[in-house]
Amino acid sequence: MSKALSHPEAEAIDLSAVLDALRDPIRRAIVLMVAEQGEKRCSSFLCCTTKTNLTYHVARLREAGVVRVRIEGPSRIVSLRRDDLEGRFPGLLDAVLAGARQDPPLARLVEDA
Amino acid sequence: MSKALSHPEAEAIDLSAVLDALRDPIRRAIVLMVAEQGEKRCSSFLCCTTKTNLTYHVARLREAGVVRVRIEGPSRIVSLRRDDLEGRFPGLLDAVLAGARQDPPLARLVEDA
DNA sequence: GGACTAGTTCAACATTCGTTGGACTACGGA
DNA sequence: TCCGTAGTCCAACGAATGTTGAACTAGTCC
Repeated sequence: MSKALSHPEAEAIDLSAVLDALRDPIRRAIVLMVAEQGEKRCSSFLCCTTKTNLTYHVARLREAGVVRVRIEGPSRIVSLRRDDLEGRFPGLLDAVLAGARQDPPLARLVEDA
Repeated sequence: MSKALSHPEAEAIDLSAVLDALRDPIRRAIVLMVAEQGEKRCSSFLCCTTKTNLTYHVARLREAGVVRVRIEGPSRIVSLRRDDLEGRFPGLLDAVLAGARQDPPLARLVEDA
């Protein structure tokens, strides 16, 4: 186990930060993929953007408390903090995910992955 | 000045734009006030920030499709597009409003107004 | 008309955001 | 140990964001 990545506590998840994280289509695509297909490696999202940029977006989702990232060998495994979000902002995640599914280009991105 | 301010059609309301609009605490305070107390004049929100800045934030809410602004004499009346939002992104607005109510400084701002 | 109220517009500015390329570290297998 | 894979870090850059003050317009009331 190398170093642990920092995540906000469930109670410390901030609404501004969550909305900010979910506002970006790339980040919403990542969240939607993880929501539909379960936890995934960072490299699964390379369809959306470049490696460097992915690090940036995943970090934003992690720092906002939307996803959890754990290190497994050479990979980072991204999972959704569904219960933490539901506990703090009931209905919010599902509403955003439903909205994201309505977005054709975004939904196509998720299918292709 | 022309009588009609531009608003997106209900079907054209974009998720990124809505999340973007609701991400800012000042804008969330405005939305919460209108949600709790019904339609209000722009000047009602002067507790939150300056006149100029208010014009900016109200315009962002309007352009995102979150609020409707109509001109009544010398005033602008701001109202929430609750049904349009609910139709497009069910549950989203209520989840955000519930989250906003949990935020003590923001809730206090709304009470004082 | 003149004063008053309500809000807009404009230019300026600092800050943050999203993106990129290149160099870098960490892990696992041959 | 060298190699390929997985991802990070850093510096840079343009674009968007949030804020401000001063000047402006538009409507109301005397």
